[in-house]
Amino acid sequence: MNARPDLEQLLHQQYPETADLLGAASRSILACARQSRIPAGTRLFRETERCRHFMWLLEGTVRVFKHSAGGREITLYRVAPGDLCVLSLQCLLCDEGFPAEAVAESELVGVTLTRPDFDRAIDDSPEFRRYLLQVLSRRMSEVVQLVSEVTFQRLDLRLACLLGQLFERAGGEPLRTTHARLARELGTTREMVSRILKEFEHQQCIELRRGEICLVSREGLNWFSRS
Amino acid sequence: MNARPDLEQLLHQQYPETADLLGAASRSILACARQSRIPAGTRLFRETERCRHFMWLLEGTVRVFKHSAGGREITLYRVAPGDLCVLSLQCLLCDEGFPAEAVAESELVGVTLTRPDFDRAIDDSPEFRRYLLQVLSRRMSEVVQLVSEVTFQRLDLRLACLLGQLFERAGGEPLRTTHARLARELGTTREMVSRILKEFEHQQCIELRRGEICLVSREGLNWFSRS
DNA sequence: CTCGATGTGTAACTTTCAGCACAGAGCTGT
DNA sequence: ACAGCTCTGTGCTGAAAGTTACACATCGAG
Repeated sequence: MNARPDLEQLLHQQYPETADLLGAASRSILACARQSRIPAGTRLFRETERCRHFMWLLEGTVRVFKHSAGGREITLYRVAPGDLCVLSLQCLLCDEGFPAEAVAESELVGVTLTRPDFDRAIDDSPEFRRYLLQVLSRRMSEVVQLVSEVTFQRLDLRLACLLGQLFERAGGEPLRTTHARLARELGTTREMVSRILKEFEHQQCIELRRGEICLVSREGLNWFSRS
Repeated sequence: MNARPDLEQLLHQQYPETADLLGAASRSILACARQSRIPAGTRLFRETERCRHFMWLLEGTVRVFKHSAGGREITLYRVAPGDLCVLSLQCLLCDEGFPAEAVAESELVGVTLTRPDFDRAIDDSPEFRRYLLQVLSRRMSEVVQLVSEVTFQRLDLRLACLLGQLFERAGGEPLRTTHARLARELGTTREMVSRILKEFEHQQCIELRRGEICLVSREGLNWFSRS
């Protein structure tokens, strides 16, 4: 399958910043890449098979999380379009299984490089390796921040922050999600989320419907996030 | 100050694996490096000044941690001799202040590169950049693991694990540390640590003196770590 | 020896979070 | 309309963790 022209077009149209950053390098990277399409809901890191390849995401998002013995889950971060899979890196470089799970939240379109091609890309392109290091160390900051929040912040505060971000992304539109899903973001239980959301509703910050959360007062939410 | 011969000797004598990994590259890296010596107790990341340099540690350890509004602290990881400062990377690459604090636990001997020299090292040495990526992504695994532990594991369990590691490193010799220090590792309070240690003592796992913890039964500790 | 600094023990209490259990609401397919 | 599903609300219980407030022990310096 020769998908290169497609890919380069996609890259420049959708992620001009990334394309600029990589410059001419993107061409040589894409030259030996294979486009791959993965259906929504696929578990990417249960089978180690895919670790033989390096993947660069163009469409869709991947949720990376840990889960506990008790069946709870906490989301570590998301891989967004234009990002690369820090996971793959881990596996490629250290030959250890990645210590987490990853699921495609929507249909994925990505570009995969074989190990040799990946090595070549690093060696050939200063931009590419700079990009790699940057993404990796930025991700590190995020996860470090997460450690701090989980350790020191109360749950209601963390939930308020999460809602804040989600409403931000949704432009204030109602969120279509469930309490259970939010719980899996934060590493807690559905009951806790229900209770805290109810509390927020009483404070006139949000309004709850089945499968939906509506923003009523951004200030109210911020108040929780600050304190 | 021309400290290069010193440095290369030090590298080969003390960290032969690292020296091998880097191969000839180490020579060119060290060629433009400046040796620096930092007294124990120095706060490395409060002042942003040092972020202009990239540092590679040869002697001593650095504790990297977050602290909370309430005055508690949690250790994120340690930078050991032979390791590089993932922090410096962060600052160099993203031009953001590193979201944590770092303190020299003992006197440090390290090698610092200026930003241009660092860039050159990356561009010139395939081994060096491979090493960078590896260290960075390994650190990522560690921190991810930490998130999971903080979120899902009980405190007594985490403390048992910590003691296990420390005794491992000390070869079973008594640990010279305080409850407060242990608390700052785990992100909790001195009182909690005292209570749990006392519990362990009652279970005949350890014996407590002032400023000292003696191992009595490794199996006992492991039992806590497992359950 | 005395004093102050540091480290430890611990009791009482509160807050936060989790787990269980179950009721009921709303949606969907037949 | 009915059954079955997912989602939500909530009360109760208890465990885990943090807070407060002291008492006391140990050590080193003067």
